[in-house]
Amino acid sequence: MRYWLMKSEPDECSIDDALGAPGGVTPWSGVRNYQARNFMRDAMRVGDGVLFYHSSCAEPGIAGIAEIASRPYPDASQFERSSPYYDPKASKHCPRWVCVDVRALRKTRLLRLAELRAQKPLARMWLLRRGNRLSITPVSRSEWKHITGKLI
DNA sequence: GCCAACGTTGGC
DNA sequence: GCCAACGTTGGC
Repeated sequence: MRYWLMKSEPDECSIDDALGAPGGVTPWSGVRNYQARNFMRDAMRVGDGVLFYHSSCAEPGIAGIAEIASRPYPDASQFERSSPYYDPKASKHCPRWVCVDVRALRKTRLLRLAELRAQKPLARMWLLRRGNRLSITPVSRSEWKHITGKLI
């Protein structure tokens, strides 16, 4: 069992949107970064825990809890010419990008970025590292326990 | 809207 | 393989 933090722009898909989807399941499509892709492709397992993070918005922070709900599979948007996520170098024979299904479990109080930064036990959290831009980052077991046990 | 930081592209 | 130019992310 591993743990992840996954960023979503609430204008695109908020925790409320994710909870309102059928079964609470949202395909996590549109990831176009190799490191983030590799986490989905190589390291995620069904049932892994997810911190659902709101980014690029007025109040960035952790907004809910989710879980990985599928194995990785090709991200359909890479083949769609009309999609902003279209990739002309991808082919169905040789897909470049994958996604996983994420099942939203519950909304939490908003755990703001500034509050996360103020936590000593989270000092080494990948999300908080200088210059981090990855939309999917690993969360350690102790970070997960601290966040879900004490902060939410 | 600004801008620091990082990733990607492509000429050489 | 280097690296300058460019594009993107995302907090502020």
